[in-house]
Amino acid sequence: MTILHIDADCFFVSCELAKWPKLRGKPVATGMERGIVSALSYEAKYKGIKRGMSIIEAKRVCKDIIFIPSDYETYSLYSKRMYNIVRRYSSEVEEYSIDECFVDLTGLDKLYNKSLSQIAKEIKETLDKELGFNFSVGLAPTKTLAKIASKWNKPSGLTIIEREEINNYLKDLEVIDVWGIGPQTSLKLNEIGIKTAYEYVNKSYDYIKTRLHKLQYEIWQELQGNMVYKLNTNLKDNFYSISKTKTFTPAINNYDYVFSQLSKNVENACIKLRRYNLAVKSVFFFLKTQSFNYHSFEIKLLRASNNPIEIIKEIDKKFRNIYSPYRMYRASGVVFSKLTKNDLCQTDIFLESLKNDKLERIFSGLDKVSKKYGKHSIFLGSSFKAIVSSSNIAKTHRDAKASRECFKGETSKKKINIPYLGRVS
DNA sequence: TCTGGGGTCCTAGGACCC
DNA sequence: TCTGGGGTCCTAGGACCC
Repeated sequence: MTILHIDADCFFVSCELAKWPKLRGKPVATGMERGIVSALSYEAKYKGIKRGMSIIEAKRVCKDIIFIPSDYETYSLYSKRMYNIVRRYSSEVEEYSIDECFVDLTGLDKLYNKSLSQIAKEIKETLDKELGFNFSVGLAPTKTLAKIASKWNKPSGLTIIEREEINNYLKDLEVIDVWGIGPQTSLKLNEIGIKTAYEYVNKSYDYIKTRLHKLQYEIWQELQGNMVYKLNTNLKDNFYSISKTKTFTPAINNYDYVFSQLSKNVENACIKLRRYNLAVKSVFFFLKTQSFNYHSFEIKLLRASNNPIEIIKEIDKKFRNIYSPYRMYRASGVVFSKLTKNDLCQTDIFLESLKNDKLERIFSGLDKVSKKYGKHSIFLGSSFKAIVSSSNIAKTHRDAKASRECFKGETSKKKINIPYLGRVS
């Protein structure tokens, strides 16, 4: 048992409660901007609120529920604090998500002259104390078992699965509760008579090998305490894909509006590309209808790009292929894939590359403005309708103010939103 | 799970090659 | 034009995660 899994309890809401202590002890949910419950406090959970519920539904179940909009800037700052604390103990940390990580504790018992369970306890207590909310942690021989351990006794649990005790934890655990087994695989396993993780882990090697796929074989090994999944301690600096989606409520069929939403998605995705110094070759865009059907188109760019003007121009040519004025749309989105490092992009003809150079300088300037004055201080004319309609400017201004108060001196970004409208294209 | 947003990885099948 | 056998690369779609 050397892998520690750390998981914040209802992370988004915990951050909000740490920010607004007066809300402690009350039923609170985040996700107001989307109209659905995204994260919820235990008080809300006990009153019957569930993730994914609409605001209306949630209010019916619990009329004093407090809804707050998500504030990702604050959450990521708390996340950074969390990782700083964990790294005081070990450098072998995998940043699995904004609020979850794996830590390899191998050898730390000798270094600190304490048992591993003692160290796990100490890390948990430091996190709880310094961040002002609770974490659940699990210590086990593999990542998959450590996930089971941290989930075992939520909230604020500390569970240690010793090698000899593995079976006790798997005995009554349904396969769907195992990390990596979802609804489809669970169904398939149930059909062949495997309901619990215990039944799964006790199947023979031959049985698993002949009937199941690679992933399921790996999980089978992990559940037995044989490590297959190593920690990935590299910091994320690359992507296979970048996507931006936006749902609009209510559904709408206005051509300009829908197109400008898409344009805004492209702008956002390009900002992210430039931040990681990437460029895209394959642009997939889609519209989702009111009845949850997708209409999409894929564009292969001749040259990798991270310039929204170029990309939107291409989308504009094909937009009519998927748009119909007789359909109501609830969402638009883009998915960028086939990403390459920007400096490796081939520059073709001389004039063309000169023009690109100029555009590149413009966008790097825009990125600096956004960094200083907030996202979408300046945006493309084609995104106009989407930006003004989202009333984003007022909202981000308010959020920025709140998080500045909360993180005095800690934020590197000075975020003053100037609702300046510039037409770049 | 009556439906939000952002990702990764695996598999099967087709195209193409010798 | 059909037939073997074997390899690689690419793509679409499925499944899963937070």
